[in-house]
Amino acid sequence: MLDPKVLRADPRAVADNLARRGFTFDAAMYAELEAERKAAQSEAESLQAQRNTLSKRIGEARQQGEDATEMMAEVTGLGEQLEHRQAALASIRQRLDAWLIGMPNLLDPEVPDGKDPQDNLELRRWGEPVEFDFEPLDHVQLSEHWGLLDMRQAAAMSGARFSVLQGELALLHRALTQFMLDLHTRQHGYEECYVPYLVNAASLEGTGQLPKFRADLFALDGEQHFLIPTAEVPLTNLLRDTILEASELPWKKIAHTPCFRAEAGSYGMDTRGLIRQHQFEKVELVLAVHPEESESALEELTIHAEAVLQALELPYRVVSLCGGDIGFAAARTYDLEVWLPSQKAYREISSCSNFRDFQARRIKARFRPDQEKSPQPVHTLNGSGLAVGRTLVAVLENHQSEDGSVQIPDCLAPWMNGVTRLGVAE
RNA sequence: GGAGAGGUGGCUGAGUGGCUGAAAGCGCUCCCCUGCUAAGGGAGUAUGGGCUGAUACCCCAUCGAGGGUUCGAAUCCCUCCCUCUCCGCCA
Repeated sequence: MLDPKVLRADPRAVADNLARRGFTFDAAMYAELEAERKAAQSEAESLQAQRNTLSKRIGEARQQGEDATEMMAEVTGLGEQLEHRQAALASIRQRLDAWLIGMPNLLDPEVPDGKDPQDNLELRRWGEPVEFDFEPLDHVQLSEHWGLLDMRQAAAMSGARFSVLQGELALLHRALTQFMLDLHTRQHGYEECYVPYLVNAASLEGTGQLPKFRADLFALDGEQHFLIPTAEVPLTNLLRDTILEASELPWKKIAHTPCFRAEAGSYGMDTRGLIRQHQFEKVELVLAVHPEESESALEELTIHAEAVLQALELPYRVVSLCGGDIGFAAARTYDLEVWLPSQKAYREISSCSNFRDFQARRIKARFRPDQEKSPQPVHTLNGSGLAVGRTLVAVLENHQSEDGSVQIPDCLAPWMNGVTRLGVAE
């Protein structure tokens, strides 16, 4: 949620900023509604003040055995006026709130201009895409050949965009997860959390998935609960209605969870293999930091995610998302894109964002700058560290050999139970 | 799922219609006293909003959430949520 004070102070600037996203904000209309709210609120509050004073005097008069009939008549009249004013105020408030909750975050000035992924700005590359002296297979060909991936049974029991991993492929999938968790907890200072996979609507509103992106979510029991689309939701909501001491910042959490996405609107997109599934695993990093620290925290967070790709020896690039491609709640986002030989393209494997105070305002996550000062919103950030399914795909495709086997990166050894190559005939 | 008990400030906990945004204690901050330590004395200590140059004053709201009764609700009534105890079921 945007800071209402910023909106009131300079609605024009807000409109200009949001236009870079392709979002239209009617500043004049907003200013008008805001003026109405102000008037209605002042009137309602002064009526309440009068009522409170009179009621108090009635009490005092009664206690001294005096007659209070006249004052009571007066206050009854006040009550009716008050009711009208309050009803008016409530309806204006409701309209303003609905408006505010549907507005995306302001873009950081550094965000490149543009309308789609074509316009994203490449910041750097790491590693060289492998030049195979044979035609590389894609991850489906590799793993189905070994009998370790069963898309057919997954489709039979659940439908499209589900998968069944077996044997050493499932082991590799688990090893990747463990590796990521240990790397980030031991070397990057994140605290591991186990969190609910079902959350309520308020939590999703807090992080920005609702109300606008309902179609991307799976709902249960009449929308009492939703399956989480990312661990960002439960992790960030740990800070709801919380005031942290300055000494508790930076606040760094990590969780490994399944993620569920309806993938509405992506029909025909990435239909093959494990790239785009309704259910996938992800290791998610979430931070809450001092507002002055959030820019540097985004750089650091991105480096933490990159560390996973580097350890796995996977070539990738970092792109800064343009105004038209960046998410609703983010002020700035870096995507990590891993090289996929089968597609001869870089594909998203992690997304690291600075939300500044946008989510913090929605969930009332604050910190106390120092004793005496009143609390103010923290800045939140999150990033995938990484999407496990896509990492599995990248490992298979980048580390394959001509015989269809795959070399397992050394860093996974502690979890691979002695397996160093996949797809080797026993 | 059934029965019962509860949800009050950073914490414990009083408070059954007005003088309670809230006693008392603990914690915390500042000051005084004190060779050190310990003990003692005093003051302060919620959040959001409005107003404002102001994180000063003043005003409004908030005692789980929402609604109702009343001139007036932490206190009475209704609905919902959550916690605890016992029973049932269960990994």
